[in-house]
Amino acid sequence: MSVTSNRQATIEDVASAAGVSVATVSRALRDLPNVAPSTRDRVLEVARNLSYVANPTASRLAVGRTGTVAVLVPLFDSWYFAKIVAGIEAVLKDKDVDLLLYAVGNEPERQEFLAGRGAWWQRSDALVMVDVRLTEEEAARLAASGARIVTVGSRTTPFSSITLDEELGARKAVQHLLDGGHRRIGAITGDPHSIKFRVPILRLQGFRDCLAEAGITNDPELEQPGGFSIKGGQEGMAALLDHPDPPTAVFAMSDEMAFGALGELHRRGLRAPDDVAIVGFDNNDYSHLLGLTTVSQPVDTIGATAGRQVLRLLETPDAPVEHTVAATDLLVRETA
Amino acid sequence: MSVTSNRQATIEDVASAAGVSVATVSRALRDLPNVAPSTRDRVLEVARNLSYVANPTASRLAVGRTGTVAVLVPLFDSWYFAKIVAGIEAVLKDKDVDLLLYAVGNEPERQEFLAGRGAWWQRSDALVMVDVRLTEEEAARLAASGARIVTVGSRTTPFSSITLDEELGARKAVQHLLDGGHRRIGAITGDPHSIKFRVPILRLQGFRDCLAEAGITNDPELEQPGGFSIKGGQEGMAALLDHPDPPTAVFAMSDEMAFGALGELHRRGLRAPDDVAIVGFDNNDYSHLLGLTTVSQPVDTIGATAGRQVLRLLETPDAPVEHTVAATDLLVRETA
DNA sequence: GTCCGGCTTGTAAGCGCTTGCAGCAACCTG
DNA sequence: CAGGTTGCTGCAAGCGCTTACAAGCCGGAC
Repeated sequence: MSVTSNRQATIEDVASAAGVSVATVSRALRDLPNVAPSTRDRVLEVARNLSYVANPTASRLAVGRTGTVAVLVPLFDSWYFAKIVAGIEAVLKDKDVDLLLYAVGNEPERQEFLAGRGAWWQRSDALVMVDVRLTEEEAARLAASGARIVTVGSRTTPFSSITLDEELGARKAVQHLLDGGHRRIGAITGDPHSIKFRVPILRLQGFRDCLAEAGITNDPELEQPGGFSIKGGQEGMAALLDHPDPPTAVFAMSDEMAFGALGELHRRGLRAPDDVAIVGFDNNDYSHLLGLTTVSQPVDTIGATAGRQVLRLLETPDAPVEHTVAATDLLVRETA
Repeated sequence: MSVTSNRQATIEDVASAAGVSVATVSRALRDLPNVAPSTRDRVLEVARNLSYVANPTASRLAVGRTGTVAVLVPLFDSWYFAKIVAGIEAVLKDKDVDLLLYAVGNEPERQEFLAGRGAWWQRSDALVMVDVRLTEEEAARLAASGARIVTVGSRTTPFSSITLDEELGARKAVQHLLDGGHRRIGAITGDPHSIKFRVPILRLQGFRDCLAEAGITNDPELEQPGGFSIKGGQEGMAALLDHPDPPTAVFAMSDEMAFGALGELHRRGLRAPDDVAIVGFDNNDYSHLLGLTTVSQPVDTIGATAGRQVLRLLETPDAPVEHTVAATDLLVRETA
């Protein structure tokens, strides 16, 4: 009793203190069968006194699993990704699964990640990819390597996915504008060439198809990139307004871009919906405040679903692939 | 060559393929001295061919360190926390340190975390606590246990910290309003009783002191809680406007609350700054767009600094405690 | 009394890596 | 040429846990 060791107690400390073998301690603490109740109680008691917690690294090595889920996002200081990650985290926390966060902001980083730098598959039992685009070949290689993956935001063939019905969502926005009598409708898009997101393409698809079905011929000049940022939205709107024959309505493919567009309107002394009607996409925290008409997506649900999917994958590695498609909802407010 | 094993190569595979011992492989791959150049090259070559990556779990167990930093936030689907985490992540990524994310949204969760559920100290080499309040006793116990901790947002005695000069920031806001001739100034605060954040108290302090120094007696009715949310800000503003002698200017202690306040103003057909001047705090992504006069804080820098601090802690565990105080900046725009 | 089956417990072999120590050439000194 | 370096390499003992297997104990069936 003269020396009080400050180091973390090991299973051996518990074993000797309880007068049993480490095997028994291990079994008792994990509630395995074949431990006499009296023994179990004693072990638990001792463990508590020593404030013993099994070393995760050691047990991971022994069991060959990491109890960790990796989450890959392009970035996450943005509304959408933060929400998704939060949703996943909430689900994993309950199950005592760690959440390892990776951000791959640009193409080189994405490549590196996929090439194996960081060795995420050694650090986690499964991966959730949020809006990270994969080529067919990349997906195939990952699948072949036996990686357990859930994708969010894009449906990549061999993996379970949670996606949004982007196309229908976009159609809802455009249809609303058409219903309002608009015939000349612009779009503020993401960068369609970016490999980063798959989303903009689908929304653009919906936009184009809906217009086409309404018998409106596509004017490429009315599709302006906005980079999914406020600033980009502003620039996109400026470009549209500078068009010799400007649109009377604009579909911004994210709320942030819509806000930028609204700002540009404001700067020019114009107003929505009187001068130009605007519809956004997302329904983020600010949309309500700013009276933005927008297509809402259930981002909390999506994150939670992703979390549940990945847990399922941990429990049943060869569970059948499952695709969830979340629905959008048009919220008509003031700007259109 | 008949059986192609798909399992991850081990160090032993590399060793036998290269005709050396595992010890040599280990040394070669980690660039340790005492390996003949020719041997090293051969090992590296073989490792590459086998796409061998050392199993992190195993090496962690062997070296007794986890190569992981845990980050604790109250929540992170909010602008501030997302930015901070992103800043930390960016720094850690370069050093190949994993980032383990924990969110403790409420007091029970916070307690549990501190009590050791999750055993973060076994899973990480250091912890960054972002805006998580500690009692003296909790801090002391953590320090005594030898935990390596960096705190962001609040300065907790025995740990390195990165804080903002909250008080001065608040003063800047209030002073600006005073300079504008306002004498009756309201505040929309966080919940001062919340143990979650320490920040609101400091900002409130600055607010009160600045008023007092201007010879204005404090009217508790003019301090309304806003919960750091848009909605809360709206409610807070409503309460202020309903006051029989309403303020002519309001200091909202976060931009989000300021936006809520602005919304409420708008709803009542009032305008800032004509009817009520408003100053926010944060300078988040929307402030510019909405023309909000606000006190900006260098949130990117803060995150990055936290990341660097925690790396320093990993390298030099007994490095002297270091306190960084970031400066705020008043941005005068349209609302005040 | 013997034998068997069911519980409970312990023994010990891993899990895949790191690292102190010893061994062994080759290379210098003097 | 003996003795001492120096530089590389391998051996083997961990790191702290899990788990297959064996062993021991007991009561009940025969």
